[in-house]
Amino acid sequence: MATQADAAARSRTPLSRQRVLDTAVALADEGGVDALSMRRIAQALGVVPMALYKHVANKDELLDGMIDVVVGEVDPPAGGTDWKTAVRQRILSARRMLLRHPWAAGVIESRTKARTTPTPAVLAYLDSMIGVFRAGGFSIDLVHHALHVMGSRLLGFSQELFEDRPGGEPDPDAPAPEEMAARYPHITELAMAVAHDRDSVVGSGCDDQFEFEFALDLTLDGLDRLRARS
Amino acid sequence: MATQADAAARSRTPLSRQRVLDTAVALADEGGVDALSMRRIAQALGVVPMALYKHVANKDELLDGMIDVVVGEVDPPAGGTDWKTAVRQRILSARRMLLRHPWAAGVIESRTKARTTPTPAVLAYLDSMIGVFRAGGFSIDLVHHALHVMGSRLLGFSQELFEDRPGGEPDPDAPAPEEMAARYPHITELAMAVAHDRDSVVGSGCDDQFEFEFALDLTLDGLDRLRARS
DNA sequence: ACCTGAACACCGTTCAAGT
DNA sequence: ACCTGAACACCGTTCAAGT
Repeated sequence: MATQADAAARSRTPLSRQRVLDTAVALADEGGVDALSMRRIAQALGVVPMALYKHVANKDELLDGMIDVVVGEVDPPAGGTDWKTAVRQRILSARRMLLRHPWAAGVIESRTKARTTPTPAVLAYLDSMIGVFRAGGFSIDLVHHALHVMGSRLLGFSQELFEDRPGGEPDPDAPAPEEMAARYPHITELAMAVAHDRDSVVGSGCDDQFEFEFALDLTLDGLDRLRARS
Repeated sequence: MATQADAAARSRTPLSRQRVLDTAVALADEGGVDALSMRRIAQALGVVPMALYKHVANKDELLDGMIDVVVGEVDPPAGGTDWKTAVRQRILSARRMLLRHPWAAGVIESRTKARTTPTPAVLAYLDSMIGVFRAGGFSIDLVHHALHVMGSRLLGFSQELFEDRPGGEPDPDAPAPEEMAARYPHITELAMAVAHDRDSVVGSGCDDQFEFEFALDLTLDGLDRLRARS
C-alpha cells in the first residue's frame, strides 16, 4: 500500500500554512485552478479536509495566500540602472512567473476585485515599482498616469486570444479553414501573413516574446517622452 | 401564491436559447458570475433545471452564449472617419459594455483560454477591428503588432487595482492608514497626491474615465507614429 | 418522442461527538 | 483543548422512469 506509506511519510512533516499553500500552488500548476479543491489539497497532503482550516480560514483566504506565494517569486527591482531598464526587467520577471503559473493572472484579478485592497505581496510589488519610477525622476502625477497606462501589463499579463492549446487536438467544433476565411477575412489575412513571415517559429507562428517586448517598449518610450517634456 | 402565478406567466412564453441566455446575463449582472448556477437560472425562468439542457449543451456552452450576447452589444465601427477615431469610439463602446456587465471580462478571458478559438462574436469583433486598421493604411504586419500592443485593452478592459467597493464598508481586516503609510510609502504618497489633486471627484478621487482615455491616446499616438514612419 | 424527478459524484463549510 | 467524521446545503450532469 504505497498510498498509505506516502501519507504516513507526509504526516511526519507537520502541517503548516506554507506547506498547504505550496501544495495548492503545485496542484493549480498541474491541473488548473478549477480542479483545485480543499478536499484535493488535503488528499495530496495525506490529511483530512478539515485539517486545512487550521492554517487557512477558508478557500478565498487560501487563494490570497497562493497569490502572495507566486508574486513573491518575482525578482525585486534591479539597483544601479536607469528606471526604464529596471521596470523592463521586473515586468519580464513577472511575466516569467505568470508563464510558470498560468492560473495566477486570473486569480489575482478576481481576488483583487473581491477584496478592498490587493494582497500584501501585490501591494509590495506595486510599491517598489512606484519607487523605481520616482527614483527615475517621474513626478507623482506622472507615476499615477504611468500605472494606468501599464494597466495589467504591470503584472506581465498579456491576453493571447489565439494561443495554441497544449496537446493540439484539432478540436471537432472549430470552424473549418474555408469557413474562417469566408467569415473572418481580416483575421485570415493576418494569420497567413504571420505564418508566412515566421516559418521558423514553432507553434502558432507568432513570436509571443517578441510581441510582448515590442508592446512594452512602445509604452515605455511613450512614457519617457512625456517624462522628458515635463 | 404570487410565485406560482409568475412561473405560470413565464412558462406561457416558450423557453428558447435566447431567453435562457438573456436570463443568465441578467442574473450575472445582479449577483456576479459565481452566484450563477444552472439551477438558479431555471428557477428564475420557472422551469425545471434539466429543461435548460434542451437549449444549451452544458454550462460552458451557456457561458459562451452569454459572451456572444454582451459582445453583440458593442457598437460596430463607425464609417466615414479616420482609423483612430473609429478605433477609439469602438473601444470606448466596449468599455461601456464591460461596465454594464462586470463579469464579462473575466468570463471572456477564461473561456477563451479554455477554447481553441474565441467565440463567434469575439471573432467578429476582432475581425472588424482589424478591418478598420487595414482601411486606415496599416500594413498587415503593423496590424499584427497593433493587436498585441492593444492587448486586453482591445476589449476595453483595464485592471483597476484600487477600485472602491460598492457599499463602502471600511473592511475590518484592511491595514490601518498608519500601517499602510509605513509599509507602502510610495502608494501612500501617490494616493495622497491623487486625493489632493482631484477633490471634486466622488469616490476614489481618481477619474477612471480620464485615466483610461489618457492611456488609450498614448497607445494610439504611438501606433500612429509607427504607421507614418512605414 | 418528449419531459423530468431522482440519483450520482462532487463541492465548501458547520458542528457535534470523540479523544 | 484539540481533532475529525458525519452532515448540511449546495453544485453540474446522467439516466431511467413516467407521460
